[in-house]
Amino acid sequence: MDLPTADRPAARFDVFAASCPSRRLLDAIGNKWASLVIVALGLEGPMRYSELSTRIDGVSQKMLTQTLRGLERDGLLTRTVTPSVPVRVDYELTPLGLTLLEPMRHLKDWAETHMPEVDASREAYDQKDT
Amino acid sequence: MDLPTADRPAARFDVFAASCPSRRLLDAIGNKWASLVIVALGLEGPMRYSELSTRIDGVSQKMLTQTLRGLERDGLLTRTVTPSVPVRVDYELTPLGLTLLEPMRHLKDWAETHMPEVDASREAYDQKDT
DNA sequence: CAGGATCCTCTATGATACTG
DNA sequence: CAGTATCATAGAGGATCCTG
Repeated sequence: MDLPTADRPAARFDVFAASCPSRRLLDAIGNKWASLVIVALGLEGPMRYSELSTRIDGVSQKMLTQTLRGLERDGLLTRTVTPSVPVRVDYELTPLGLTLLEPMRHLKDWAETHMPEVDASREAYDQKDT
Repeated sequence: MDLPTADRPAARFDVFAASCPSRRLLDAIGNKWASLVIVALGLEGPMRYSELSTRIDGVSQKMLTQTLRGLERDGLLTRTVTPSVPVRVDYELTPLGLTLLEPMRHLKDWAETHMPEVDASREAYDQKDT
């Protein structure tokens, strides 16, 4: 691209700098809808808009659309329109999007393994203050 | 706060259900401040409040405190007060908090590896619409 | 030093109504 | 079916002042 050499040296990957790519990663997958979409498509392959809508419980139409557009922009999924009578739109993870599944799985594993501990800790913490 | 009796581990782990622990994981580490605190403490060991404040660029006092309390409640870090003349408070990851470092590293790796692709995709996407 | 308490401003998100 | 457009609002998050 056209990155000036200026922001290469000092910047590298400093998660603590506001300009770090890592921060933008959180924008991409840090919100629940985005991650849920990724996981849904990862687990079940291509899905239609309505399928995603049903599958991901609680998401509003606006948020779903907005999330999908964002992920498409990021190159994590593709949007395919089939101009049939009732329009049909399919969403599918790109190869890039698929690579996200791995790290996500690790997080998922962590959650499944340790959330009970977190819950216990929360209870204990809240107890003190009661 | 609308969980009546949903304390049970309940129906396995359906990420798509609103009650799934996975969703709460996002609350815990999905926001940037929390993840940055975890990473900071993970990389540099115990830190004082002021150190964290300086290290994590851009965080407000309110957010830092709020984040730290949340992580403490979740059992991911400990808060140790030393009642010296100017009070001294140290934050340190718990063993549980340390286990989070692994999955976080995977995410970090992904970001460092693929963010350029994401950036390229964004540029291309935005181009079309111009 | 390490916050607590306030006030205030956006932004994210939901609900609703309309359309190709 | 798969959105777009609009309106409305809770709450995240920042700025500021104060204290043990």
